[in-house]
Amino acid sequence: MARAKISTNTHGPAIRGVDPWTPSAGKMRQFLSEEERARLAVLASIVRLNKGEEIYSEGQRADAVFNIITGVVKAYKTAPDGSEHVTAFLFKDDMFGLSEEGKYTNSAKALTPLALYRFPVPALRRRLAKDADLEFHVICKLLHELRETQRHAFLLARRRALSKVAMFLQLLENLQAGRGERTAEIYLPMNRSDIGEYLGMSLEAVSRAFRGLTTRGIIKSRDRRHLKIADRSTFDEIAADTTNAP
Amino acid sequence: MARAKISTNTHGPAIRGVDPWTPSAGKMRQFLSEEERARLAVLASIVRLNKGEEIYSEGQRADAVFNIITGVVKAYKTAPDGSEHVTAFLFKDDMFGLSEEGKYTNSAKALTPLALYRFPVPALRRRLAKDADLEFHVICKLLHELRETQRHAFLLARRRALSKVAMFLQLLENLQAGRGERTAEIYLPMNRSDIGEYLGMSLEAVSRAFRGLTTRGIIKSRDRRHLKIADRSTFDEIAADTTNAP
DNA sequence: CTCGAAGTTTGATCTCGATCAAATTTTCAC
DNA sequence: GTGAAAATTTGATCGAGATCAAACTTCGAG
Repeated sequence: MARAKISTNTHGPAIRGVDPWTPSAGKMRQFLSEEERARLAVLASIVRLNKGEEIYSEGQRADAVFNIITGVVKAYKTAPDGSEHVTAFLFKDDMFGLSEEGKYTNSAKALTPLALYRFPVPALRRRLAKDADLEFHVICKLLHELRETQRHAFLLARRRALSKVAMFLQLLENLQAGRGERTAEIYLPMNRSDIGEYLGMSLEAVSRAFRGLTTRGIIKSRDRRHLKIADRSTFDEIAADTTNAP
Repeated sequence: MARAKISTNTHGPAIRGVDPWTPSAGKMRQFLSEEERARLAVLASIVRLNKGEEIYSEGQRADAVFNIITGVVKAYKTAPDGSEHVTAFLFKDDMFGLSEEGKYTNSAKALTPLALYRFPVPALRRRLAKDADLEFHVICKLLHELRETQRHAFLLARRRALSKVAMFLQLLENLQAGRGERTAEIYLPMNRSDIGEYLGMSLEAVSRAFRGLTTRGIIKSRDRRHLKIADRSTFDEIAADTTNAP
């Protein structure tokens, strides 16, 4: 039986574990109930994609919404001059592809082999219209996604390269911790170029930032995609830094 | 009679004129119907504030959502080191203050004298729960806000100061045009410092960017708060630029 | 396993914008 | 209207990071 956790996430990472928008609600419902999931799962088909494959691209007719079963997705926009801006990295249980006006507002591509639920929009809409409870949850997820996107903007406003990268690593760490992945290591499914496009800096600068953090003993990397925080306090300090001068 | 257009906008500018999330809907409904507005207006009280007054601040219990009748609002976060990051400028008909977990996730302050509708959250929630139609509209507005916040992130990723400022002016222009304000002039209700905090650059750099655009004959300013685009094509070119080198 | 392509690191140079500082203009309270 | 405070402009210095270039490493197809 398909189990589709709903998390409407077009661009911001991590929609899991959203708290409903209400102080008065008794127990927080972190996810949809099993029953709610079941009601949605019947609408979905399952899609598999290879690493590097495009899921949809900007401007295309948005006829489906997706939910990640396994794998990592990159959401991005391409500028007229060909440069890419990564708007979000999306992980297990994230939902993406919700759009206004029936057009996707960004492109999405598989960073790893991928398994997805695919929800045709019309069916999903009909279901939501009939189900106020479900719809309310969607609102909560959207609010959460909004916060994530704001965090991204906040991150971009950081000035120093080290601070940007440290903050990005914090973000990944929280994401992985939040999903109860037990390793103390942070896993980077994306390459330096993607990170640079997400952080608004060159890939060389990303590389140098990693080296900077390493030589100062703040992080230890096992290989290019696995690292851990060695000096938490200076790490947090750097991530929180907003200055530009030494 | 109070007329509250719904536009749920916690941080991103401009929620007016949102297209419902559906390709199949016949006529796009740009706003709530009069009847829908009336249903909401009965829940609201009206608040007036002076320029510079704080509407709410980060972490406070979020017991109300606001909708701007007249005036301009700045939404911002304050870092531990005291620096401010402006997350959005909000205008007439924008709604803000929606939050998860019952806490405001940013502060909001009046940039001009302000008149607001104030909706107590519990009443609004009850109303939304009973009104799937209304709730669906809220989703659409949230989607739109998401796009705006993404645009902000995109803007922050720009490298050159001129490009950031030009893009910001485009944004304001679209906003004002979208609301059918007839002047060919762009109005800047915020000061250089606010702009800098929104664009992730120093206020001096903002000032120099304005001068740069002026001396090159790309914009003409009547005074510090009113300007128009004199050379549209180079203006657009600069706004779209993503490079950093000459 | 081998080879070529893609991704990453490292180096050198140079520019833009942050910062510090100070002059000037605008705003607002009285 | 006047003066103090706030906002803006302008100037000068300096460093972080973009860009160009090239070496090195990893990955994957065959």
